[in-house]
Amino acid sequence: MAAPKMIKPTESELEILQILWTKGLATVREVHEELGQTKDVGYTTTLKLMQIMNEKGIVKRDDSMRTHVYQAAVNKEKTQKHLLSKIIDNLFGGSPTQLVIQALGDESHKASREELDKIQALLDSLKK
Amino acid sequence: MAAPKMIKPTESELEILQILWTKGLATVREVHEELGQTKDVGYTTTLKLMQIMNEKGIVKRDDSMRTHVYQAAVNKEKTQKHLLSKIIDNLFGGSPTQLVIQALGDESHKASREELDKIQALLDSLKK
DNA sequence: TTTGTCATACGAAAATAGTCGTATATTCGG
DNA sequence: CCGAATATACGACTATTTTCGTATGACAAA
Repeated sequence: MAAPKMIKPTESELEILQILWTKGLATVREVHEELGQTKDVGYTTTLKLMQIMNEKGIVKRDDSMRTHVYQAAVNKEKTQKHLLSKIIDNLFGGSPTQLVIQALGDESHKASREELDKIQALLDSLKK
Repeated sequence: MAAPKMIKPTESELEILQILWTKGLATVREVHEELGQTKDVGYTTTLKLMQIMNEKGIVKRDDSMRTHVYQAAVNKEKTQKHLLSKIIDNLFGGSPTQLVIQALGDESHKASREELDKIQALLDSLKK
């Protein structure tokens, strides 16, 4: 079947994954500095987290050099889909529609016109 | 401002909230039996959870009778919105559109025609 | 009234997450 | 070569969440 590993990153891990998904490759220091823009933890905390993620297989690293270089080992879309699926069950009683409606109505994350068009396009194709 | 209390139910608490949101009023036993359909924990575990939720103010209870009757003390839509907002930031880099796209594309939670129409209506009103 | 069933209370273990201090190694400027 | 800066390793402490065992009280049937 599909998923031999069920990936379930914690919140902190997700923050780090975000950064790695964007950057592709990054050192602990780079990740830590990026994180520093929104939260405030010690360097070794970030390091430890990334080490654990490495053990879990969530990230890979190249440790052939003194400064290790990390990258995500899990697919972004797959991870999003998987977690979203859980949330749909957990928070919206299995109805993705309810989720979509809430998401679109979110005042603090307004969608732009272009984004709305993108959704419209997807909607059209689903309605076909 | 808006939120004097920041509500952040845990996963287990969310499962219980789901049930209470649906049933309105329920005893521990009722909740526990409903839960039993998908997971398998002891009765006192459910009881304890609900007691803690009561302390946190997530649920209210009527303990005037021997068998206490519980109900949700947090609003369903508000809670959904709040958690969803976190997820949009945490998992989708702040883009609700990405979330919506993933949600609509979810193979294991297909939206019906009617639901699609509902979304369409919302989309139209946003585009106005 | 005795006994079995069912309720809540409560304490505390077990599992998970997040945090950091300290030790040690490498590198580089001078 | 020496010391400051910077890296990783690792153990351990804290906090939170989940789990349950045990105690105890109420109630109803026999």
